[in-house]
Amino acid sequence: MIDTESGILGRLVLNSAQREAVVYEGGPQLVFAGAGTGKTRVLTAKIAWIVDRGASPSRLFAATFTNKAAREMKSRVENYLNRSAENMWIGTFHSLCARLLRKECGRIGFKNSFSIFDSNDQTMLLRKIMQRTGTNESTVSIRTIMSYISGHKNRCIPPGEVQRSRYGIYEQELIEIYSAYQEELHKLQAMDFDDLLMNTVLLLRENPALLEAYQTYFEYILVDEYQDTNRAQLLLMKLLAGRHGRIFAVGDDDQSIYGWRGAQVENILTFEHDFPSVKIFKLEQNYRSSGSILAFANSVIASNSRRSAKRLWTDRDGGERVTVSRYRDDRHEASAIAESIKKLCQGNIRGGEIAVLFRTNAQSRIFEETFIRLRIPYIIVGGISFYERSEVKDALAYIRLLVNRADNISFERIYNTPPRGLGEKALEALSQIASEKKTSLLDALLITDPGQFNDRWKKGFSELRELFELLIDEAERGTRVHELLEESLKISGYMDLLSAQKTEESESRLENINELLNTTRIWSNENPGKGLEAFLEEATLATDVDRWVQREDAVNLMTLHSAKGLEFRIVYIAGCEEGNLPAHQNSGDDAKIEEERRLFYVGVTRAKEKLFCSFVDRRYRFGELQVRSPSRFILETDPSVYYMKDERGDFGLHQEKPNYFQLQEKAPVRFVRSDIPEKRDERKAASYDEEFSQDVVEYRRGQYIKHKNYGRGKIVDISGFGNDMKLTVLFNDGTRRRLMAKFAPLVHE
DNA sequence: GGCGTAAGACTTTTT
DNA sequence: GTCTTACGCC
Repeated sequence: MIDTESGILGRLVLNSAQREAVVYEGGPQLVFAGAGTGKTRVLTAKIAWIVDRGASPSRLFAATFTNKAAREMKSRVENYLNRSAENMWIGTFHSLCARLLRKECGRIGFKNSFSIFDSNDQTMLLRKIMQRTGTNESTVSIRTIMSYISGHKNRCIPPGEVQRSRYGIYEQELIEIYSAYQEELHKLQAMDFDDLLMNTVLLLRENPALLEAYQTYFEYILVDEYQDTNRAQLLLMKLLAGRHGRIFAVGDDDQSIYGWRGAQVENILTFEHDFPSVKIFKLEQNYRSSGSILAFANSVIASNSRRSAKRLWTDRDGGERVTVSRYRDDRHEASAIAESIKKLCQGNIRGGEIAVLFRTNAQSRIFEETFIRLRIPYIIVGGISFYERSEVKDALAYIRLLVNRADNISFERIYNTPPRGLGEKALEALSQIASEKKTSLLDALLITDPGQFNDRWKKGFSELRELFELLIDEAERGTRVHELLEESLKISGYMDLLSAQKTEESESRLENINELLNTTRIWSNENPGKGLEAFLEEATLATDVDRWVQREDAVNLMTLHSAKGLEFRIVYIAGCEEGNLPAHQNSGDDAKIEEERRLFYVGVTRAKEKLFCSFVDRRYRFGELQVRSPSRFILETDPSVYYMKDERGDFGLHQEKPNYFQLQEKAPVRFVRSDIPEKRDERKAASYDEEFSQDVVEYRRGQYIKHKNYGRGKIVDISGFGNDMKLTVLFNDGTRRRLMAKFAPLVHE
């Protein structure tokens, strides 16, 4: 006992529940770790514990959700163990699989220099295939096909194993495209994101000896965010842990928000089915949020039916009650939040401790504009990922081709970028040669004398060829990534092209290119031993959250999805309206509604000290004003755990938008929510009117009223709402009284 | 073949 | 309001 205490445990600060989970050694373990209960701490402590008990750090397989989480875990483990975690298998599922595949993919017919295709490359390839097979995009959209393919890969079903249904020419067509797509990927020596998982499983499944080697090699399997794993990931875990059963999974079913991309909450709820004799642990003590925020969070998630029983608690009581604000429109919402942030920043709060969260990326724009106007520093995390920007992809396509010459998609990206007078016809001519010689486009270019081409293209093709001859030569001599990139951009004339244009757009592109050069320069210095492939892999598998550098003074703007795993002192959740949160696409289906609710819950539980939610009456969408009603997630939440504030102000007085205000006055706001089942709709809509319409229509701060007994007065404060609404009124005789709005005999002045 | 303009789709969320 | 694609002119 004393031994262990003086050992690694003595240095790990853990509560008793956490400690139990860390020291258990009896087989499969599942830890339900609610938001803010020290999940990362337990995971890291477990690793430290395992290593302390004699395991080799490089023989653990620890899968996390984001590279950021992986990095954090690595550095914490390094701290505990006081040794480098460099060769440890800690990373995202995708990067761990890529690493394994780079070693072993020869067995499934890939070179270890294979490219990783992002969704953009995927789209381009699919479009090409559909052109070839003559599939009309109006019958089957690329989106549909992509989700069909992804859906199968997430469940580890290659084209050959798809159950062919007896009916459906339509599905027959999808299977054929899927099949052609896989063939083409193989030809291009490329894998998409989903392939990284599926191919790893197929590889291990088809090579029992290899599987056994890895089962023996990895002494422990650890998984973070288990609730977000899909079938392919589950299969991988079962394969790897199949022999010894040493799996340690951590997750929280209440935070499962990736069902739409194949994650199955069932994986965590039926864990014992996959790993019998599992021991379950629960972490329920929250160290992050105030009591008020937790009360709100618990009330929100209580509406979900499919969840494991648990309840977060904290020994920190009180804190400021959660505020739910109502605004006129999205512009009003943005500027009110901006003002509120300004005020907070005058106190002891820094912008970097604040986050504004929203459901869709499109919502970020208005905040961006407002913050610029009010001179509030901000950072947007997410949106179009840096590595998905077209100029960045263009630049990287040159490097990708150096690593994998078979990557025709990259070739097609840049053969005429910048313009060299080579168009579709020129590409056709080159393709012709490539298929005759059975080579890739780049190789066809390199073995063909430009003189063979039509005069019109001679110059362009020889320029391109010289460029690649030079770059290939450089690459073989071991020139570093940033130098190669810089050279490609200079010699190709891409830089000149951008510098010559003086538009806002070209300048921002140039900025991105320079940022890319900068990033690669730093990367080269930090990773002296690594090659081009390694850089490209990191670049494609990086998320924007990974690139996110929190700044002390900059307010963080991001989607609710991106916010998972993060925490902030102050959190604003904007756009809590039906159709937005929950998203209208998901409002018909109970299971999807529950996922949306969990998404809201994830947002709520990011807050440490203060949480502000808001909804608006009207929002611009597609440049059109749309009427909105508050989210059911707000309405169904226990009214005693938050304040409702109507911030719409002087409506009916200074009419900047007459129609709108007239409408409000004549027909007191009714919230009809057509997208909720009939019964509930009636009940909720009625209670909403009852509870808030007075608040909404009759009283506002600064308003003058007349009391039957006390005479004229001014409302200086309003608290509570509905039947509980209290008014603080300063009467003309100087007295200040708090009145229950419901009973006070008041008349408007 | 390149470039500009107009019409159309589009917004859920991401490794 | 923004991005992508299609078409027509140079």
